[in-house]
Amino acid sequence: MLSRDRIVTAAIAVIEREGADAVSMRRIAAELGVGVMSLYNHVPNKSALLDAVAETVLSQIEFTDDPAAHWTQRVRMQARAFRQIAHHYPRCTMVVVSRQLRSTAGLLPVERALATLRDAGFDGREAVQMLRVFIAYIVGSLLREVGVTPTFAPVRPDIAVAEVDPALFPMVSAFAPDLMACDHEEEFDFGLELLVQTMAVRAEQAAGREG
Amino acid sequence: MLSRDRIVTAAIAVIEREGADAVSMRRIAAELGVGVMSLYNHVPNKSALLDAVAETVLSQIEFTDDPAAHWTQRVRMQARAFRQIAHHYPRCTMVVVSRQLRSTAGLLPVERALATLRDAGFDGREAVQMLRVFIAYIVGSLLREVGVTPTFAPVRPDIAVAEVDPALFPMVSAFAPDLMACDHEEEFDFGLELLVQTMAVRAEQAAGREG
DNA sequence: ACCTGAACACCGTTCAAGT
DNA sequence: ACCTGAACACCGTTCAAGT
Repeated sequence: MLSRDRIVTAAIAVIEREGADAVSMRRIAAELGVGVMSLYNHVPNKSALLDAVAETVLSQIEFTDDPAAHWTQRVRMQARAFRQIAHHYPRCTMVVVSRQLRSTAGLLPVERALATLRDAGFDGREAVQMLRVFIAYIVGSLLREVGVTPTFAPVRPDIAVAEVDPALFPMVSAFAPDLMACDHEEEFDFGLELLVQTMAVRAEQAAGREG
Repeated sequence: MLSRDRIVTAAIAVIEREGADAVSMRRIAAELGVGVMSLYNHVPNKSALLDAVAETVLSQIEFTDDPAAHWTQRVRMQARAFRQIAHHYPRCTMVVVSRQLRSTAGLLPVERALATLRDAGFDGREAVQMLRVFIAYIVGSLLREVGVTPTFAPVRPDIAVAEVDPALFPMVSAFAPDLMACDHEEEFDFGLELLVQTMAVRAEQAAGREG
């Protein structure tokens, strides 16, 4: 028996196996052994199906940050929880970050983050600004991690020797080893720490202003 | 007379007018008044054409930072120069950031940024890490600005009243006005300043270590 | 060297017909 | 209520035929 859930699950499976560009209504129908048009009894169109994919992946994020912990630690935990998407569903990541969800699954992470930033002592405007900085950083980092965006490694992994002209690009050539290697967790945590620490400085200033 | 340049220009025009999803070889050919297959005399395939689109847009970035200026100011200027893409070619932005270019146009911004970060006193490893943080932030910010990624405004602009349940999402509801309004330049500069300032602290530490 | 139409294997979605 | 095949208007790309 066909159902919305089975369709969404099949869509995620196809995306993870063959990529978000390869996914199609016909491909998903084949995966389920049904005719294409059967899908339309449970999902209005492809766009809504991709929304459902994003929603399902988002709702599986496990936020484990302790409400009693210091807010800086909670921000770190929330950011890392979000990054789990890139681990569990790398090829769905672009779909997740590019769908404009106004559902519970979409707004819950925002709600949590805003609450944490309010705890830090920011007013509404500041909290929203900080949230946007974090989201931008996280989205940018995840897209690099899943290969949507380049790492700027000057050579392709399938090519043995460096191709970049050292005369034209002295820096890129000199730092080729550092550009080639990209430990995604390490790079993510580095920037996260940078952001959390400046944010802590700002929070103190905000608290000082308020008295 | 058809040419690679004319094809790329037409592709950019179509993308800006109708969106990156709507662009097709057939659509571009129609735009130029030629048969689809004529394009293939100048461009090997659609993927290569999109690479050329990214390259053309990237090469139009005007880096105007003064080499004599303080490195923090140069970082700011370079980041803002990159953001101009979102202004001039909003609907090409996703194409630009998602193409893995190893050409001059693709590597020049990286080369400039690394040189600036070296001037700041970072070693190769640190410079690459800082570069990645900046790129992630910029990419994330640009995708928000051009509408690929959500702003998390709790209501749609075409709907007059807030739809979010204040009981479920007290923060999102309370800060709805701040979430609705998003001055992209202001938000971008806010996070940029945050990053530049922590980076300056790190640079001092790096300089201190070195002697 | 450059342009082209026909053809192939794909898309998403509508509609009318089945159960 | 749910499934479905035919049909329509699209894709990117190959190939053989033109100039």
